[in-house]
Amino acid sequence: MSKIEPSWDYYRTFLMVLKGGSLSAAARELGLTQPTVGRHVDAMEEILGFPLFTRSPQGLLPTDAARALQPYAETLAATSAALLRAASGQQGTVSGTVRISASEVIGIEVLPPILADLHERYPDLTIELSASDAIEDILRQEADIAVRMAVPGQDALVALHIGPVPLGFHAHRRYLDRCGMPETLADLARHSLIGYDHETAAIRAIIARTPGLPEVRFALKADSNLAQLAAIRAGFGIGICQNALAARDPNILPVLADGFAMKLETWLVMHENLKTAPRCRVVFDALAKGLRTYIRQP
Amino acid sequence: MSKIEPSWDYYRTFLMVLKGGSLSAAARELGLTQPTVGRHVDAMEEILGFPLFTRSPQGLLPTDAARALQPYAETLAATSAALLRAASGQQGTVSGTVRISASEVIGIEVLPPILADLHERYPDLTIELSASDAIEDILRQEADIAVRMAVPGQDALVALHIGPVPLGFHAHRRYLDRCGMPETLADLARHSLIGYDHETAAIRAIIARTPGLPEVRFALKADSNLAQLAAIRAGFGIGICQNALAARDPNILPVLADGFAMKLETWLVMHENLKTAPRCRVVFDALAKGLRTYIRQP
DNA sequence: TCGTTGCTATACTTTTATGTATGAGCAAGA
DNA sequence: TCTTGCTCATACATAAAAGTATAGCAACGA
Repeated sequence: MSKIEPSWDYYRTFLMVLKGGSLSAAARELGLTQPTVGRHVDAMEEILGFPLFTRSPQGLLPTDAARALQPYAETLAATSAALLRAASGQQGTVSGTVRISASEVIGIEVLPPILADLHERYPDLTIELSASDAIEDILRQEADIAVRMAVPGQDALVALHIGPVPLGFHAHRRYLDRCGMPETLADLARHSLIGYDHETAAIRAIIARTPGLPEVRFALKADSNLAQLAAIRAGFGIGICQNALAARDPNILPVLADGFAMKLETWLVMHENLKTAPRCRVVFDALAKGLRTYIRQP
Repeated sequence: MSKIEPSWDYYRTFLMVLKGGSLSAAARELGLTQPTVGRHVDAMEEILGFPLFTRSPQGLLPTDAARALQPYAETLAATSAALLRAASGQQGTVSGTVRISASEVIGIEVLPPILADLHERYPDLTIELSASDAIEDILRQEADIAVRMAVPGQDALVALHIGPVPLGFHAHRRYLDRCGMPETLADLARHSLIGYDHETAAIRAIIARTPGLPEVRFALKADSNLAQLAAIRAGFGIGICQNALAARDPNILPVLADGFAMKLETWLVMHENLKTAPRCRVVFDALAKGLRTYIRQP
């Protein structure tokens, strides 16, 4: 009966072995050596009383038990990262690291100038930008601040409604010169359409809200909204993108602007614990101002 | 510029120093020695770059920065405890530890027979019962399963509605023989009343829902519902308690049962991650069955 | 088939962390 | 005033963890 609690460092090592797939990979990642990592795993198995991995010359295969423990280890890693970010901003001045989570399109097309301006005003601020459509959990503080396109749950969160981001069909002038401008939704069926590869919950919601959308076959399927935007810009065909992004390029023209309109409600979300942290307040305010300016433009 | 991440063990030590108030107390708690704990704190301060405590011969006083980091350390501690509980149930059979959070009254008056029966059926199961009116966060997995008297938020939780627990005024026969049985709500003003010390959100909600409640002065104030119950049983006066608890003692009689009725909606809550864990399923089902039986009795 | 490259496991050495013992400072109580 | 009990800090010895080097095994490609 081993009643000794394992070293918390074992959890970190355990997680890296899970993610790296081998003792050696985890050792490289952690700045340790392979025997040390192996010893950590051995010790953890000894204390828990069951094996975590099946060893092989190709690496370590996690057992079901190890997989069951992975989410806990992930939470530990996220929390200690959040602790370090919080510590980075404890110097009184606006300094330290703030991690922002946003969608690919927002993170790459919209945020950079806002962040550049912000960094000019606060040079001691380090920004971690996670531009990914995989949502990071604000409650678990995987990120400090998130730009969300859905109404956030109201648990221990500071949520600010930014407003609607208007979307619409767009195409490059070159494409429209070649293939003509559709007049009705039904016309779309005769065009090169750029769309999604897999139906997500967000997409199903859009389809449900939009009557008269014809049964279409996409000529280009991409789950990445960024790739869809790039395809529109390259003149591949007609696709949906944010109006404000399209308007930046005079050669990108709206298509069926009257017959089809959509908007994405945008929220800025922050963990309640952080609302007194100067580094987060500053970023939150800058994002709110920048995003509001962005959605107001034609 | 120290880019080394601190040992996660430092966070555990840091938290114990915060809670214990001294290096020595933390050392005792952790099974380490005072110099070791001091070295951990020194190392952490060195890496973070700012002091966490001001030393004195009476102990260590946390700085504001240390206090800002405390919630993160608490989360780490709660998560690693949850990890260990999860690990304790990975042996295939129903075994390991399950932590239950419930109010004082439920935890002490209602749960024990349910848990005794459960433990008879599953002797390898260890139950941690946190009988406290301070709610433990299920999302953060401070507890595995909770009995809640409020509608739970719906984020990543398994919530089962148990039903209403009826409440009412009660008093001991001895008291009523001496002071008479009140006939109306207004009569209560002339009696020895047992009530709360501080207004909580739950109490304010009850007051708002109950018109005609006279302005009363309590003869005994106790925030602990358990203490109120004990006072009722001791014949101190008239107080509110769960009808089913009062009915256990033939000498405890309902007062104004017609004029005043209240119920507490009861829920059983579990983290979604745990719904496949056998040890938690078993406890969850047993609690659901036992609590439903409890609220159905006269 | 043979060499290369990845992996783990083990023996050995060195470094690092921990424990032990002790001194000094402060506060409360006889 | 002088204990007693608590604290933290320091010096030193020891135990524990890390790194180093190497051997063995499986897979891949020439």
